[in-house]
Amino acid sequence: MTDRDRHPHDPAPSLRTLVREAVERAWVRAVESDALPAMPADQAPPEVEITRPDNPEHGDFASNLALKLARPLRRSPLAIAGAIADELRRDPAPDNPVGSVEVAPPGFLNLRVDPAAVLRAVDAALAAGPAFGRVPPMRVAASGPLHVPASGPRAAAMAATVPGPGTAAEPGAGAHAPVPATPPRPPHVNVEFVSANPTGPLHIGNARGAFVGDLLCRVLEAAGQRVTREYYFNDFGSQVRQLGASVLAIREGREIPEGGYRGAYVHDLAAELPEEILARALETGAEADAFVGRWASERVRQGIEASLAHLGVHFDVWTSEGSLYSDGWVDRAVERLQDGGWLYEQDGALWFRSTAFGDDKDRVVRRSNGEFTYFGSDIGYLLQKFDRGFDHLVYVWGADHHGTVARVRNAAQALGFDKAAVEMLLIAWVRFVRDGQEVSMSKRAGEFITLDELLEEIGVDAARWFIAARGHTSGIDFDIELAKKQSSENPVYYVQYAHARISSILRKAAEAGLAPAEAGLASAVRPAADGLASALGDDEIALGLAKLLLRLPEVVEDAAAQHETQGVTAYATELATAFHAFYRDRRVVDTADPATSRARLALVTATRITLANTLALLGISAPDSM
RNA sequence: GCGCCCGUAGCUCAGUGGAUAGAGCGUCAGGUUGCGGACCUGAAGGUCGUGGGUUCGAGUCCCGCCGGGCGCGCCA
Repeated sequence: MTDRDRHPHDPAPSLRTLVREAVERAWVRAVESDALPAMPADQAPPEVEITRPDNPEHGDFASNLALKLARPLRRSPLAIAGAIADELRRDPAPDNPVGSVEVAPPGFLNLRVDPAAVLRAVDAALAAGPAFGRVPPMRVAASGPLHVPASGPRAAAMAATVPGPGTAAEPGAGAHAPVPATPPRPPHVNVEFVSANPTGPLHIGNARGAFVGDLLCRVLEAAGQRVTREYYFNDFGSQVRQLGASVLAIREGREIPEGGYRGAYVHDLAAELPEEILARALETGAEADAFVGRWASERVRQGIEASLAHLGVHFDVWTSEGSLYSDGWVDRAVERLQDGGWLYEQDGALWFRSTAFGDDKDRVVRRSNGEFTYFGSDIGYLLQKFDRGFDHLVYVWGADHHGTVARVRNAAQALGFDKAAVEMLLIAWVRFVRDGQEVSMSKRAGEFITLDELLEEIGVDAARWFIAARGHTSGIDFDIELAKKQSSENPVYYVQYAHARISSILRKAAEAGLAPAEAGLASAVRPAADGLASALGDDEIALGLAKLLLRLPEVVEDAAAQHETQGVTAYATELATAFHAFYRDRRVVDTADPATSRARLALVTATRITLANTLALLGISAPDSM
């Protein structure tokens, strides 16, 4: 991508992306100028990786490209690195942020960012405000790692091996070819999560899935994707009938039947059941349980929606399993599988040939009694979702559902969709412990801690952080007493404190006449970029803070690519720490030196924007005082 | 038995095949007559469960073993 492809209002690419593009250009030019041999035609060129080295002596960015090229090019890594470094130093692109290049044994390229580029980027962050950190959609598929792009610098480096007429011979052909780095429209992703059946209130076991799903959505949105948040629920069948039977029994003063639901909420429902509904239910005779069940489950569903709203989780679409049948999706899906020859009958049941796609066994779609299985619903739902135009489906499931992953993805393939477009995120279990004893979360037995109760004990912000800071694959032991005790020392408050502290500084600055009063907070203090440079450009401490806040777009890219948010919480902590250190070492509000003060206020304002945007990515509040 | 996930500092957890394995909490020792002390500086603390293998390089990839969780229905 070159400068002219970018528009001022597009999400800005990360510094790392600009650096990678510069290294790719340098590699291409090194091949074109015969400083480096081209890739052997039978080998795929390696991805250009740009990393942030741990050791600051290694610069702001580093690349192992020369190490990876050593074998295929049959040259020493140091020689390759030297050739790329030479071209990098000659790069004429105006948006090249690389200020200096070093080659370090065994062959690393260590890159330093030009301070002027840092200040330009901070200025852009100030201008972007709440949009800072948003990045363009990734040029590689979100699923599947690193497919080889059909064109671009790497292809050019390969094409140079077979110099056909008018391809690589043309100077800069690779770097300046009109490569569509972003698809014509952003990918539209459906994320289905929570999806607990409305037979009882959400308990704290559901909280992890709710947070993980919502966090993923926020991250994908920041990475330029369109996201639909979807909740799938069952509004018919035996569970709902059992709920109705339980409510009815209580209302009529009978014993709750075997296998019924017993929580306090069931008694509440019985008390709230309107006379009119009760009367109509009894008129239906044998269907009374189901009738009451439908009423009760809708009532419960509304309660779930309210609980989720307290978590800051809102769904765009609620889909009932029943609608997949009444709208004909299951029938159409079955027909399509029939046509493809993926179904067969045996023992009176209808089976899907999942083994044809590597599954352990074939799976029943319709039972011999004529009823469809849950899997049957899944198949109809797949067709419905793809028909709605989604490019990618994500299912956030409990880890106990891992056995059903293969069959659903296989069914997608059999229906003619790309299996890679169907992805399951398996959320590991949360074990709830109180006084060393595991607390069971059984709705039927009525012993569980509800989500609403949990939030009274520890706030939403602390709970969100707790989940976001952990990988979704690792099991968590959640000790309720410990969590209450630790909520007051949750790192989330450390980050929020930094934000509140900056807000306070900006208020002070406004009082001192150094910043526009109301702006102090919302809009930015923006001295001209050269003003920033003269006041901050030679200050390593200020520059260090600036470079750190400019990492947010990279954090967003990584989180979206990996579907993980631990990097976001770690980054938030790191940025807060860096700010506290800056605050210790540099006086921000200083009427004796207004020029420096204004430049530092701009930097601190940019830090505040970055902290706020990072917290927003996590769905956590950014208070101005606390 | 077969399959999937997990095992990293006292605790809770990070760590896209790269350079000296990190953070928070806890512990210990320090720090403020200036913009918020819910802060800052430093220290101690690790055979990355274990044994092999792959390679220039392995906490990371492959195989075996040990320990923990989950799954293996014409249940949902």
